[in-house]
Amino acid sequence: MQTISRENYLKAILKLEGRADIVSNQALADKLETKPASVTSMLHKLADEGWVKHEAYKGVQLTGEGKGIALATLRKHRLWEVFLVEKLNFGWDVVHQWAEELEHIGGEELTNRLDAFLGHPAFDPHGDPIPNALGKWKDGRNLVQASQAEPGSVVLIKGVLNSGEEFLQHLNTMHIQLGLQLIVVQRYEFDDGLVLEWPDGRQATISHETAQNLLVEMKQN
Amino acid sequence: MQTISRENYLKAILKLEGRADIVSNQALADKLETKPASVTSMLHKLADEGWVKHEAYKGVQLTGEGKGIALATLRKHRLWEVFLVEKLNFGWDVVHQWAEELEHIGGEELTNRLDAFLGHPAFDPHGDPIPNALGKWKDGRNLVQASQAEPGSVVLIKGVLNSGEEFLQHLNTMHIQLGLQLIVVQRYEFDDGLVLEWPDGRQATISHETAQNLLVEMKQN
DNA sequence: CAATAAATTTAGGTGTGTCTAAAAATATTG
DNA sequence: CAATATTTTTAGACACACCTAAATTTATTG
Repeated sequence: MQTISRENYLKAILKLEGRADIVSNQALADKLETKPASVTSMLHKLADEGWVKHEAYKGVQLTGEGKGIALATLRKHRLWEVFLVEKLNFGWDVVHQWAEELEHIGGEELTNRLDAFLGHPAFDPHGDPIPNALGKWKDGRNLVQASQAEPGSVVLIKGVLNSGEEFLQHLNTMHIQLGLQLIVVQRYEFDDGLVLEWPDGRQATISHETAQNLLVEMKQN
Repeated sequence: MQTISRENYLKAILKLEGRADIVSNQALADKLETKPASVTSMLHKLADEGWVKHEAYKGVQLTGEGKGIALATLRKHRLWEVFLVEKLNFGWDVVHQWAEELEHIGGEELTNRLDAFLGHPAFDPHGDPIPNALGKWKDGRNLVQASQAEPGSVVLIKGVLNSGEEFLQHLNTMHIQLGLQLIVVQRYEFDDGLVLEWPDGRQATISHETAQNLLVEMKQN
């Protein structure tokens, strides 16, 4: 039996709060790959700790303290991902699971030292912003899904909406990576797929779904 | 309830095998701070996995596979300790507990990358040798307990026999650290305490117990 | 070598996070 | 707005590592 940590519950609630105002047990169960009954049970414990507010049948919300723990965990996760990629030279596709374990180790002091060692990175290897020691981040970037880019525009790859191993490996085979500059050559009518041009002049097509999961900065039009 | 991992059991058996040929449940229970009944129960599971040979009432022994896992875990533990001290600038007195958690993360690939990143260190921050990827180490050093050093001899601090936080912090207050060169000035008759002289000429006394837990290389006599 | 002491194992129980199935509450829809 | 569908909760079990206490085996000693 794979047991899910309290911190992972809090992190999942944090992420779901970003999208919908109320977080349902169903959504949590799906995200954490567990059963609604288990979610209910754990929410009671989190509420007892004062980390969430939970009203029966009404959904769940992080308290200030709960959000703090969730953000600290997210920070640790993303810092460790930077470590694994920048220092140990792993690919962005393989670091998530290790970071999922590393994020539970040590407290603020360890995290802050790691942060300093890494040079206070602002983004993780998937382009996600890293909260600072106070749980804040400033994301000055104005990113859009690649699927929104008009033909003729030049874009910079800055993030992904899907950090799953499978998707990232697909990007690897396409030679798509963070920082890459691409030209959107054409959009297909029938399936919304995009034809892209690489700096070396090579062209290739990505599906609409792939484009939806790619976050880009518009460089020029 | 603090649960003890299988790897920690194997590591503990490995260390106890170094001292006595048979490893008793009692010794394991003491080292792991648990109860003999819990040890018996876990030994059955380890035996089922094929990691130890356990004959009821007769003690336990690592199998080849078990020893491999124990050595790999020890390797990871010590490499992470090097990381925490060398890269994150923590003191040798605080890194053990974190390494105790870090050692369970990732497999060979992660460990080997960490090893390479750290420059293939041969010893951890407490002077303990780090097994290589094959579980071997060569310790060309000929270390003795500082308590054995004769007055007049010059010694180099190379290790400790007690890596507990308390003892290491005691060494910190005495300004004793790995690599330090000391002169053994005098031994007290009545309690076997040692008077040492630091490079700056300062002298201080350490107890016999402290000297027993300090491993030194004899530099000259 | 029998009596006693010590170590080990077994028996039975606890706490925690999970599960399935049934009951209860809320949402949806004809 | 009543019937139906969906979501959530409760009830009851299971797995796991732990515990205490009792039974068993091994070791020590007079």
